[in-house]
Amino acid sequence: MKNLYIQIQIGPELYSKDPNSSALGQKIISNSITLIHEIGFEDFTFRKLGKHIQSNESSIYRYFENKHSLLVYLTSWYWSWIEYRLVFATTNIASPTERLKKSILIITQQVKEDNSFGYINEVLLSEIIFSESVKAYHTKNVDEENNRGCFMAYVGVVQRLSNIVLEIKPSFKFPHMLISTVIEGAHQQNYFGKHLPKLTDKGKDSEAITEFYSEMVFNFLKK
Amino acid sequence: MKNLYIQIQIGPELYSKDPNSSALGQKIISNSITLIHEIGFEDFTFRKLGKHIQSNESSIYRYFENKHSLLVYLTSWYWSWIEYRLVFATTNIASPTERLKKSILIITQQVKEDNSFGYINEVLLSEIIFSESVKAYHTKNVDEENNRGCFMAYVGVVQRLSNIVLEIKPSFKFPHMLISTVIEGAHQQNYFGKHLPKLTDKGKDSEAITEFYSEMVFNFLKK
Amino acid sequence: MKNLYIQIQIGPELYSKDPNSSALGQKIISNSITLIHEIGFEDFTFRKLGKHIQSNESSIYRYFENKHSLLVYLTSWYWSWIEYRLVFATTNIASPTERLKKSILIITQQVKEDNSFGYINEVLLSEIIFSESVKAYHTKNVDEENNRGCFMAYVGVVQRLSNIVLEIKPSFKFPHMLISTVIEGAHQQNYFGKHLPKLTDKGKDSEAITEFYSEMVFNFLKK
Amino acid sequence: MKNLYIQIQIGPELYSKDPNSSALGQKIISNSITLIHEIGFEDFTFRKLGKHIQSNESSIYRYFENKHSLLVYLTSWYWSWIEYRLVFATTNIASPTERLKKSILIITQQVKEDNSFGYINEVLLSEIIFSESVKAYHTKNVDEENNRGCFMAYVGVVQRLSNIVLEIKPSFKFPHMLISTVIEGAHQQNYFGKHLPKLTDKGKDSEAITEFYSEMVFNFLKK
DNA sequence: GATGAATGAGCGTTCATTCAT
DNA sequence: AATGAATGAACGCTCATTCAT
Repeated sequence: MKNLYIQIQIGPELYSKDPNSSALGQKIISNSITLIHEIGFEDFTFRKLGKHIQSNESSIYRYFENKHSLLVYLTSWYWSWIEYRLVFATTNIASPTERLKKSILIITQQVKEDNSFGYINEVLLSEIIFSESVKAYHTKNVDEENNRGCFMAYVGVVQRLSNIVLEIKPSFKFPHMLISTVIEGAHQQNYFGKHLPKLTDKGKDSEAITEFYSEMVFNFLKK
Repeated sequence: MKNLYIQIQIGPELYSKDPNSSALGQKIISNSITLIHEIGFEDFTFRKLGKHIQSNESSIYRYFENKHSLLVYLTSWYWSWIEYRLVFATTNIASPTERLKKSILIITQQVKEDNSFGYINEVLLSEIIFSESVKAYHTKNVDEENNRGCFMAYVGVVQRLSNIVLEIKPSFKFPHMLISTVIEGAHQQNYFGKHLPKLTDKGKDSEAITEFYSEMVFNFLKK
Repeated sequence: MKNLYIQIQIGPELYSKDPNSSALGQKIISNSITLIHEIGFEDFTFRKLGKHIQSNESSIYRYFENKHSLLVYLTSWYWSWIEYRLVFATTNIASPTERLKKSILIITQQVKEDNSFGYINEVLLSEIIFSESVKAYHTKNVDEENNRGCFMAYVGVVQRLSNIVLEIKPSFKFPHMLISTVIEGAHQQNYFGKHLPKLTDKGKDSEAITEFYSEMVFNFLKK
Repeated sequence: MKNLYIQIQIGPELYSKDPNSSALGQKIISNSITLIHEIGFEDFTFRKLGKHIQSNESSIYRYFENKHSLLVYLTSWYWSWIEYRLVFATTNIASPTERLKKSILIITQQVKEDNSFGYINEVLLSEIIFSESVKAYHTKNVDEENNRGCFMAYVGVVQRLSNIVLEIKPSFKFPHMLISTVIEGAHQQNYFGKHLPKLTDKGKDSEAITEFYSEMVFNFLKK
């Protein structure tokens, strides 16, 4: 995937000034990932990020209105990147079952290697998404942000996989529910595995999670 | 269920001073529910709660260390209450399948009537749990709180239903994963139905959610 | 006037917590007067006042919402105090002309001695009023504050003197205009005398100002 | 008055770079008027003005040191323009009384039609002057600005009318006081009429204001 | 035990300004 | 000459918390 000179495109509804358009902007993104990963989103502030990148917090405000917008940006980047990987992994494969299987693997597993899409550490980002992304849309102004299109990347992934589901079983009534249950479920089972093991099975073995959700999906769609 | 004089028991790891032990404590609980429901957990503060109940915020600190502990208390109360309802709904039913079916109904549906367990409005509490409870354990100190037993009520419910699952299919490898996926999934699908409809199916019809998860579970366990 | 144990009453629309009710509150008032006098209202901030009184600015917010409310409080105190002096100076005087004459003296002259109404330095306060009070009601939310009764003390003084005017000449059409012109005019002529001498006559001689406005009023009302 | 190709001359003490010398400068002036009128001088900032004219705030700093200088510039423009109108309205009139009468009308009434002196909306400007100009010289550095000649236009108008006053009554001791009282009084009575009606008479009727100050002046000068 | 008063620390934000282009 | 990017400093404000009563 390296050296492909492909860039994840992020729409202007997700920032005040495109962080991709300047060195400072890129620094903000890459360091926000390491900092959120380190101290958690609750304790993360623009002031701390400013110190971290040796820059004044006021500069960060040029790029993002507040830390929440930044989180939404990161999740959006993540889903655009996932979509790209899904496309890549499923082209030229005729069987929808096969395509769905490969897709489930991608959405249920945390990223293990950093292919370093430019300045973004995908491993850390993926960990943030798995444990913090839920906060990106559990807020009082979800509706307004949703209307502005802030969650389109996520919706796009769900839609893409729902379409494969319908290829396999056109009569299925709950394709979106199925896919979003898998995605959110996988995130949480991973988190439970690390922090609340009694809510899941077999500890940290993340392949079990993929196995579980794969079976779940195909049990549903079979026959 | 009214007039049964049953009380939900909450362990001392969940408060500094038992809110159930005084009029002020009960006021704190019942008003925190209405206030969190109204303005959301992010904007909720002890200062606002203090004003709301005409009391000084410092008094609230006697009962809870911070607003997060209060949220954990509320979720714990909720799960203890759910456990109580599960017991009630499944006693004297021989068939584990039947018991699981009834249980799934209870854990996937939001509460519609307030049976007014004393001073707690269960309808509002259930809405808070469905949309905010995720924040109770997505924090940097989950581990410490988990060790202190703060999430035992939730774990207890998951365990109880896992046991029923194993009654039905003793060889099943992922009973906890299955149950916690259903619970968390149902919470989120409800939330998506209200705020991010493209991530779910058929809008606000919450019976569809129960139907979906019921089918999901029994597809898994059949044969 | 000393030792009379009279207290200027200020209504609750003018503060969040009554500054008169605590030592800190009184410190806030007395030091805000010296500080505003020293550095001007524009440069005056709660942070600076906090440092000045060796206290945290957050404590000041308990008493006043913002620095503007504090200025409004000070003007209100001033006008209540002026009213008190007017009553004192005019009781038992039969002739309305005489009463008006004495009143004009009070409203056109800056205070020269501090009779020290408790913790308030009237000399400095009077200087603040003469040069800064105009900012108390030249704001975007005058209307709302006026509806809340924030300017009642000032209005009361104008009304009281207007009544004397009407005693002298019942047919006079512009009593309020006349009085408020005298008050505001005297404030500004004093200010001009110090800072923009070409807009006034004879420099700093403040008796000239009283003489001018006295003549102006009685020219108007005569015959 | 249109098409007369007369230009108000503003001295270099009032700007860093002459706003009249470039398109951007003119845009700054004309838009600052509409913006101050809209949001008030307190909330007005160069950043907002920059956005308003689609230009960077740093460009505005080329023309004016700060927002205060800009306000002083506007007031100066206003008074130069008033002087021009006074000259125009009083030439070829022999009677000083007649000249004073016409002058009082000009200085006490708000402008109602925009004769559009180039890019300046005189109606809005006049409203700004009536309600905000007081802030132009109630600052800690009046003296320095006054020495630099920033208020010469205003002083010129007061002087011109004082001269007429002395033509009528050479022995009069307070000509400047009289004129500046009329000007400032008329500004404030207009403001009171809109926002603090209890400090004036008969509401919004601005002719009453002219009538009042006319009478006031001639009562003073008669005999 | 409950309260009120006071505080320190820090957050989000904005402003005026500088620097490089 | 005009602009855009970035900055430092401060502001207004609120939060969680402590202390004294």
